[in-house]
Amino acid sequence: MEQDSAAEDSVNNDSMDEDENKLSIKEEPDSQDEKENITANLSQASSCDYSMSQFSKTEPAFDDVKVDSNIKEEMDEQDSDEDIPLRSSFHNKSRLASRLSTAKRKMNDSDEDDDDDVPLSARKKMKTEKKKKKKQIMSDMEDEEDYIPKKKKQKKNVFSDDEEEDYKPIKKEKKKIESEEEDYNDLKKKKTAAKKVKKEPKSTVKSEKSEDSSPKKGRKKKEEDQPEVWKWWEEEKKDDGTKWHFLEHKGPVFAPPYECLPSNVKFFYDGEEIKLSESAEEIAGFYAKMLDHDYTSKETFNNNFFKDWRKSMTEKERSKITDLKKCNFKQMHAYFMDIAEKNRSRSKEEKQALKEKNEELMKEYGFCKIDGHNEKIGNFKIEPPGLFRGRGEHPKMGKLKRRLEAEDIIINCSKDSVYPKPPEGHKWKEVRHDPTVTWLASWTENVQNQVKYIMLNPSSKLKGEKDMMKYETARRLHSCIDKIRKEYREDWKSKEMRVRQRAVALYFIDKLALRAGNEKDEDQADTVGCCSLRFEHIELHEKKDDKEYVVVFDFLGKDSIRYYNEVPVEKRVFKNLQLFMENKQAGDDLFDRLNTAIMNKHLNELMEGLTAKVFRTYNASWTLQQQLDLLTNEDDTVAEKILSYNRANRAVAILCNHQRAVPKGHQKSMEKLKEKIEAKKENIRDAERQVKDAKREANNGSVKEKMVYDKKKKMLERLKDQLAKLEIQETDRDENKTIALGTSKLNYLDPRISVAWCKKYDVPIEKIYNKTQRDKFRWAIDMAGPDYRF
DNA sequence: ACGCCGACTTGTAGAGAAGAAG
DNA sequence: CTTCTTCTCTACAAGTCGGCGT
Repeated sequence: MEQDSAAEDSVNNDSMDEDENKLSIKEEPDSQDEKENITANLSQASSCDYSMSQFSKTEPAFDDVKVDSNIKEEMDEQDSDEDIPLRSSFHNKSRLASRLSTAKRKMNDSDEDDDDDVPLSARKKMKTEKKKKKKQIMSDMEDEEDYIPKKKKQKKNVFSDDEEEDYKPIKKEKKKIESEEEDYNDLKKKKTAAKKVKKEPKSTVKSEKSEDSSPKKGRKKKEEDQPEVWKWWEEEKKDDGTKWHFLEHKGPVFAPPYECLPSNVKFFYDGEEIKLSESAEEIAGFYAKMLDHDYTSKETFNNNFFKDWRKSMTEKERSKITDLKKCNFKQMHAYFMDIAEKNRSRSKEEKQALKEKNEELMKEYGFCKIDGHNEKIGNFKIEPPGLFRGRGEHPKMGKLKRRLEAEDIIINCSKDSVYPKPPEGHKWKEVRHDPTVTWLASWTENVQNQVKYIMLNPSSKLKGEKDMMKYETARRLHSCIDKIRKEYREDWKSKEMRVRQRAVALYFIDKLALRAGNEKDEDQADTVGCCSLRFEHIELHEKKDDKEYVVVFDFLGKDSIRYYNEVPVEKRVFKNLQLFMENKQAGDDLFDRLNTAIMNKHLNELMEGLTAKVFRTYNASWTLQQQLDLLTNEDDTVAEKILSYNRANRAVAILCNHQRAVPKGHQKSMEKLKEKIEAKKENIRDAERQVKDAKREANNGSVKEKMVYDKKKKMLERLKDQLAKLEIQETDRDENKTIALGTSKLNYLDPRISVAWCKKYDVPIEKIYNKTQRDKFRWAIDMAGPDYRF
């Protein structure tokens, strides 16, 4: 069959490029073998392993296809980046200029595919320019705007214990607190109980949906009793667009007011001591705290900070302080470090007191009432002011994140609830009653102008329900994935450029679990996903390390994390990519007829509720299940089973490219570990000698010596065990140094798979999920039996 | 049909707590 | 007990995606 398809190739080959350019592609189905090929690939693709290394075999070679020399240069340039750090800006430079050129060319060139739709990038360009202008104007205006100093707050000696006072002091409504005390104790007890009793009973004894929204005294301390959790997943679901009928909460907790520095902490400008005004001092403090962070060595960060800082200054300060380099924050920095140190070395009592205070705050503000149940809130504290820390090369890093007041906050709650009270002398921006959204409070953050929310904890019904639906959608995808895969394979041959691009992009999304890749503004870090891939992000190799048709991806994805992958692809994909890259240069969109809206619209037609990200969920969960089936051994010890689970988890994390920075001191701790292993080996050698000696003596008879011999032998075994453990630890840690398992566990793996696995193989669920995770996945824990299949 | 924005999910860093080792 | 390591949890940035207004 290989021969046949090769034959087909050779027939088409000479003219193929041109053919495809004109997109006058033969309609008739490809040869039988190709079909077989497809099915083979399909079955392999769906058969499980999506982890990087195991991509389907490629088809036979065909003649060289010329690659633009431009392209080659481009590629060579980027070849040298083996050592690019996790987060990097290496793609940034050419972007703007080239985008411009793209657009120009795109607009002038009414090129090959007149029959096709208009390239999106041309329009994109124009819009970008317009936007830029608008942004410029806006930021100009903003610059002129005077900074209005916030009103003074009472000053305190900052060295006092009050420093520790967390957020807004709680008004002592003694009675109330007491009346709830009991309840609270229950909660606390539960907490400790959960900690101590490692083997929680699996299914919690629920308080038969007792409709007491505010739990009363009657509730006695059964440890399993979880007042804030009920079996919502057994309730009938109503789907009328409303998310709740009754919602009541206490409102957000504000950041504590600013306290001035003690007078012995000084600030110098150009060698001269300057007493800063309060507002300027506060912001200087934000910077001083970060002095030993990498951020402060970045130009963008410094510029943005300095600009915003000057806005907060008085006229006099502003005229004096004109150069950040002449600022000396050393004393301030030392002061903050000192405080941090003191905080770290707090006594037990202090820590305890602090903890209690926090718990009280949590108790008061951390819960809300929603449709007859108490639910935990996710983030009930308003974000404190500070300097914006964008990831990667963010153009706005270092800008001041304003302090928020009640006047900035919109409250969402039931009309018939007790509204939260704004702090003394303040008013909410608005109180609304919108049951179609799930947030309790929101505000607009000033750096990026984005809305931020206060929402429920993942353990809540609202979140859990959504989470479950997500996995249900992914499972639905499972039932039609074969059809979809077949379809996009067909589409690689389509006459229409946009269909081909869509099909190839979908292939990447499916196979590599790439993100969709929305367009981004100019004032955000330059990162991409599948649909926004640009010319410079992939390289094509006919042959690489004895693999054929290799595509090398190298780009910065979400959070500016580098995605690097060498993927052998099918011939058709490869040829299509060559086609897409023709007449393009760095900065041009690879898929110029495609964006996420188009992709998702198409996907939705294939299956209701299907979007690009479902593929990530689907492939992650599917991989986990496959890997677990593959790796788990019935007779293994629990520890070994857990190792298998972690391996499966790791496979998923690799698929999803969940990386982390190498932990600080990884190198060092590795060395230490190695030393330890060496020492252990030495010990073992020593012990072996001793055993030998002992044996000799034991042979001479006496009982005592025999005992000594036995002892020594046991010792030796123990040592060997320890060594083995250390070595496992070593490899494990090294493999894990750049891989983050948490994200996939939390967001991509259907918890029911894990739960089922635990139940089937008798692994306690606590070994897999910690307390928070168990809370979040309670629905799955209660719901899935050992036979659950994704 | 497009571009903007609101709502919600996903993602990492880093602080602090807990656990292990010395 | 102290110190170093690992685990847990929070904070908040940065994605996805749908809907709405133009």
